[in-house]
Amino acid sequence: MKTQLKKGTLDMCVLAALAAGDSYAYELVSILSRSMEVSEGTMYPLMRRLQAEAWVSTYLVESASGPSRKYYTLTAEGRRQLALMQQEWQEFVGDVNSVLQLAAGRATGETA
Amino acid sequence: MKTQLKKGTLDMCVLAALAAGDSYAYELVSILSRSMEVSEGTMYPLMRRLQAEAWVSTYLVESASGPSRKYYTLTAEGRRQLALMQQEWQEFVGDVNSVLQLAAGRATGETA
DNA sequence: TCCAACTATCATGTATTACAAGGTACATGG
DNA sequence: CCATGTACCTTGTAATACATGATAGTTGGA
Repeated sequence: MKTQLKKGTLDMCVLAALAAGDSYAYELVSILSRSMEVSEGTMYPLMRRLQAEAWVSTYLVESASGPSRKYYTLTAEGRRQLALMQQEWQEFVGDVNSVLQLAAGRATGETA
Repeated sequence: MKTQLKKGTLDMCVLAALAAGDSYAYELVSILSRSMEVSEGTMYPLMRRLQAEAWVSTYLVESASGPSRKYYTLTAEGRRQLALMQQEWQEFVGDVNSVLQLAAGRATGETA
């Protein structure tokens, strides 16, 4: 299972999806599902965390096909956070990839 | 804190480091510390997991400067696992980056 | 009418795992 | 003889992804 890989990236992915337009939890699951596996049991607690951090705010919109939809929209702080997370993400990917090159390179033998 | 980002990648990083040469936990911490933050409290439980999965095997080597060192070496299965993890890692990075591109058009309209 | 299916919300419990904090043991130099 | 550095290990905690299932409104069919 690569569920562990997702830890810490789902927040960022959700924020990124919201940066492309307001959405609600149920729809976010299907949007993200186009690229990765996510479930509702993950999304709802996650959205509450994002709201608790004030990275998103909500408004209700009535739906003709079921209960009202709770739309989420990025706050200014959320946008800042997204930028920060993306930067950390790229640094992290760089770090990991540099470690992976140990396996390919085989000849490091430096300061030990 | 980006400790969550590491979930699921540390195993791979350790296997990659071992692919470059046998090592022991204490040394692995300092090797990986060159690229990322890791602590002993993380490493020792992790090594036991890797051994429980039979991805590494161990042998003792006496040291002139302290207790015997428990060296870890990759098993054939460990090498297979490393290759698999690297593949999953790259797919995962691709997935996440494709989600991040959802935001590309909007959030960073100006200061990119 | 009643029941199933679909949309949409949320809560509870479990597993994984990174890490801090603490403990053991051995060697060497002040 | 004690501090320091090497090297091992355990326990407890926090974060979080997810399975499962509850709640509720709408629509359409038997």
